[in-house]
Amino acid sequence: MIDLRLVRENPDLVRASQRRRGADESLVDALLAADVARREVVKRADDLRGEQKSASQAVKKASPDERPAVLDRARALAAEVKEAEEAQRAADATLREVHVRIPNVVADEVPPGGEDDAVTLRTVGEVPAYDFAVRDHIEIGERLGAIDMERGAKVSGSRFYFLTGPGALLEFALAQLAISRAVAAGFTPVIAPALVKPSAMEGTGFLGEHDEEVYRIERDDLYLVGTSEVALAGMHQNEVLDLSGGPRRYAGWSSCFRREAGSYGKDTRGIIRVHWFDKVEMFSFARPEDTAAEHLRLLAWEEEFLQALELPYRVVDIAAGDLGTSATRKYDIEAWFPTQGTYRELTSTSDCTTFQARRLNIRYRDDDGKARTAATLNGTLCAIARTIACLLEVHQRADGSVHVPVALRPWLGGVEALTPGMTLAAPVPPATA
RNA sequence: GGAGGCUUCGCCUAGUCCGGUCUAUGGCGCCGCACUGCUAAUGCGGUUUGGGUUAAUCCCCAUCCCGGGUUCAAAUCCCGGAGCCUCCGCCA
Repeated sequence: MIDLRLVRENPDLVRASQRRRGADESLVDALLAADVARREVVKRADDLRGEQKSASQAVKKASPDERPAVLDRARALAAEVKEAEEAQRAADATLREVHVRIPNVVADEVPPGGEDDAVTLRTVGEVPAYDFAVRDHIEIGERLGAIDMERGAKVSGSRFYFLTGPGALLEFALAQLAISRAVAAGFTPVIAPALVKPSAMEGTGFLGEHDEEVYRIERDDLYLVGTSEVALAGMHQNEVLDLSGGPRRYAGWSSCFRREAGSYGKDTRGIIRVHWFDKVEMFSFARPEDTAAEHLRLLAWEEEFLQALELPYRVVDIAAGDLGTSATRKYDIEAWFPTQGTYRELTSTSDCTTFQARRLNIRYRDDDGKARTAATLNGTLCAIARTIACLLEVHQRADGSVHVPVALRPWLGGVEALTPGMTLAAPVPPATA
């Protein structure tokens, strides 16, 4: 939810933001009208309640003679209050309905345009040249005994997979590398629930436009999260945080579930787009004035992680029309996929300012000791399945083996490469001095 | 799945049986002031959150886990729900 005060004081700013997103500008006026209407009925209801309150005090003090008349008046007022409260409820609901439909206000620096208008900020790493016919990650994964799509489909349907042998170890290696780097950077590691209540899902904005993307457990009124962002944001719902020492950072590991309802025919091969994968997600609670800097920090950690994996990538600044509902700004990192001859999204980081925290009622104490709405940011550290796909493709060799980045070796028994037919020794972490 | 207990303004707590000066008690913590060479101690005052109104203060309304209901009037009575705890059953 955006700040109502901002809409009252500077509606043009919000209108402009709507325009840049290609969203409905008239919502702003609908919101203003609903706000005025609500304040009117609130005032009427408050006043009536006040009158009724004194009338009901008078009942007690009234002499036996006066009593019937006083009681009549109190009864009449009670009826009016009831009616006014109903009007208030209706006005509140109308306001909220419009309010939640307006996405976060777009940051000034965001590039104009839509999906195809992202601006590449930088390209890092050499796109490798191969002197042999490159194989895609499925072919490589099958030869290594790392990925089994067929049996995934047999057990769970399309867009499901098994990670086996080196594939399974690779999953743990990536998770370990991601978490240990995050912990070293000061993040609190978290294993987050993958099933959440509707309030957490709503609060993070996933039930609006993403409703179709979300798995719902009807019977128990729970949702499967599409990202641990949902649980991490919900973790501090209705709390006042101490942010005096700087942002509070979590690195959450969880499984993620996505229906992929609108993506028939897209990425049907392999584990690039699947219904379930595991992910390590960074999440920050920050003071509103610190979010732009924090956003760049999250981006930097994402870049360092990909560099550790020796993957070539580019950083793109997402255009206004392609921003998520909660984001004021978003950077994606796209890594090189040789078989596709292009860069594909591997991570994404969004600055949500106070948009999520307002709905989730997450606050902090400012220097005056006043509780104010906090800001939230999120960023992918490692979306494991897709990262495995990228690693296998980029680091493949002519003989079907795959180079293992140095940073991952400690968790893969120290091997330099994954080779078809090899048996990996149990990974042993290096002794720490 | 079954039985019972609990939930009050940061924390602890009085109040709930028997509805109305509850405009919620006291302690701790915190903030301010006074006293003091400094600290401590002590004294006095302040200290839920949200909404409305205002230039600002004042003031008004709501808020005793949540949602309904009864009543002129609900922390208090009734119904439904959530969370926590204990015991039983089942279980990785």
